Amino acid sequence: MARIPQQQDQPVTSTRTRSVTSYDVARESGVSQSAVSRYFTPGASISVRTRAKILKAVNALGYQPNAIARSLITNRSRLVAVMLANLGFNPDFASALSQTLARHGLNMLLFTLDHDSDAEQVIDQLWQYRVAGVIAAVTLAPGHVEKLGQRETPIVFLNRVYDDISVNTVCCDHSEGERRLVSGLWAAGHRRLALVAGPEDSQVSQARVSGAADVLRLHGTQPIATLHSDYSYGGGRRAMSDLMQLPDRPDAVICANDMLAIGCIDEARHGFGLNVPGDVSIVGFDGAAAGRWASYDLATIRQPMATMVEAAIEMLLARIADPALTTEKRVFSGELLKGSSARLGGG
Amino acid sequence: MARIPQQQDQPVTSTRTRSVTSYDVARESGVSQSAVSRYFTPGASISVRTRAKILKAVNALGYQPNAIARSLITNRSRLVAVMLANLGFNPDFASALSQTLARHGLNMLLFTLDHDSDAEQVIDQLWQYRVAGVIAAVTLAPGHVEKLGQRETPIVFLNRVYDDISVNTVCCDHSEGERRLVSGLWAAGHRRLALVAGPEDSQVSQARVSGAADVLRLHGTQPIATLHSDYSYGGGRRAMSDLMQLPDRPDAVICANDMLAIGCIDEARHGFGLNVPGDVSIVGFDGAAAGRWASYDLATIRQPMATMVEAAIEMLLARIADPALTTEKRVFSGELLKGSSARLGGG
DNA sequence: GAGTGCAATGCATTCGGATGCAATCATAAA
DNA sequence: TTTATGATTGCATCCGAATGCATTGCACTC
Repeated sequence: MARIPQQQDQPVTSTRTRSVTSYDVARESGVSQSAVSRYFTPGASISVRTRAKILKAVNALGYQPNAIARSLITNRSRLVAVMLANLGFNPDFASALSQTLARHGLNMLLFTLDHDSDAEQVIDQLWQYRVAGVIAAVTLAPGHVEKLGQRETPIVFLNRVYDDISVNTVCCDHSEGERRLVSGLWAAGHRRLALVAGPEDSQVSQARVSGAADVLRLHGTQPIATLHSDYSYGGGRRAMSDLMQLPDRPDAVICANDMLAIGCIDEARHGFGLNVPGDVSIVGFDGAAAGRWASYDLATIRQPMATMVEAAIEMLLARIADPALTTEKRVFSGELLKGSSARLGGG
Repeated sequence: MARIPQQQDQPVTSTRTRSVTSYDVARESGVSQSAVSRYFTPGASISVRTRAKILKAVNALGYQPNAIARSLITNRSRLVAVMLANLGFNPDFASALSQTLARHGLNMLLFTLDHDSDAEQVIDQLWQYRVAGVIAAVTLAPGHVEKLGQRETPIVFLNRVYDDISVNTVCCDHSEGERRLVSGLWAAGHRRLALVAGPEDSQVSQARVSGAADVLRLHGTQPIATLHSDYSYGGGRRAMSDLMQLPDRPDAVICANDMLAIGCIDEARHGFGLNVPGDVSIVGFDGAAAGRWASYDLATIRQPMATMVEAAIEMLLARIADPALTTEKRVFSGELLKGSSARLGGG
């Protein structure tokens, strides 16, 4: 076939290749468009003969069903929206979610939010795509959750808990984990414990801090200081620096996450020339990869991330399959990692 | 209005709330559906009066245009597919891409690939969604690039270069950056330099390594050893350990990225009790956040990530607007960070 | 007042696959 | 051979917004 030279002054956009549709496949294989559709619908009634004819045509033409047309008619896509906080963007979660969703044949629409104000907009956007569900590792206002509910969009929260509304949640037992850490510190003889919390409105931070406070209360005491910070390395360094200005320096610092703890360790060592854990014990929470590095070897609680992600997606799939399902909370225990950044006693 | 109690045994799915459509808005505001559509089409011809009426109805009904129906007719969505390598998943890039895309009114469909074999599948998937474009921070086989081209899906590569096919690329000048680093090492008197490269098939690694080799060749010498590793902390530690078994230990180690360099530093210090940079200088490449931590203070090249991401998206948008545009490569220089993990001399 | 040009508007159609329904077919039972 | 039963199949319609085209409305000119 001779190649007709394209005229350069014609708009190229208008010459767009028409994509192969189910009608093309139907024509090619001598069946109806419905049959082609059924070929791609699991569980639809279709004979082996027809199936074979369609398969042949599909391969010959390189047909790919148009997900958009499908979504239009079914009013649901195969997209799952993932909402992550921009600060404290947890790459491990993002990566694990992407892979696990892919394994289940779902695609991931990623939204990172800065403020609560973004949430409104993001919720509108994901509604526009008729996402099959939402996995949220951010705190949403109850109004926002309700909005999703009205639109019958299943949602599963990661590491968020709501007392007043019933939602699906997969969570690490922050409070319990923190209690184990702090009990260990206490058993090792630490008595002047300081807390470096996350942002004031962070649920996760609150849960962890309250776990720590519980243990101290049990022993008839309380933290000698509680600072708030963002979940960052720099925040950790500043917090540690502030703690070191106290007349009565802490002998242990309990951080709301690993990043803060790493900042604290560096500030203690490089800012104040202290020995960790000789002069001060430092513990974190999360099980971040960097915490395992030899320079830190952080004592922390490792969240069972892969398990949590898997559970969240399972839960979401169940809700997608049957939106009438009752809500459920699944709480997983973390694993205590006895790193050398803290002296831990007891069991 | 009285609430009619829902019967529990009725399938909830069938009672799905019908979503508000442009027809509803049209009826409510007394105009045609076309007008409503034009209201949401930038640059469409529509009077102020009509605009006001529609706006009122939109607010009253809480209307959101259905992105799926729009995509079906326009044959293009507002989704941009982002392809990242699963190993060496760069969270900074992911986060920056998500935010920058959002600023441009685009949504991000995230794909993480393990092997080249995943690419085929991913390309089919993103085609199903008729994505507006692709940003790829992975190496694709030329055949895959061609497939995207046939489907007229614009693609911009991040940190990948192709010699034989013409594609849009935004790239950090790896070779030039590495040359600066290695020149600095040479000027400081290092003569026994070892290379810790990334995976053999990593383009980025190759570019960096070749930059280093160039400088050494200029001085009439060559690396005393070149090891390959994955882009991981553990890989860095193993590589350093191997290097230390050499009869003639290196006095400087050049790593293909920061994560490897961090692993090397830790192995040198904690595995062999060496002083860095006293006994051995170690340099990385990337400008990863962890490299800036006080425990490492890595000498490295910082890629201008935000700039690169912005440029990539700009380029993509331009191609979306006019697919006939010629391809372009944009190469940005990195910034030399003179951390204390290496003795660097010269300018 | 007729004529010109342009903005605004609505009609009708289109995108591509899913699905209810009725028709058809194959198979087994009577 | 006839009938019953269930599996296949195709027809027609639907999803919701975009857009070419024709029409209408308006402002302005001669």
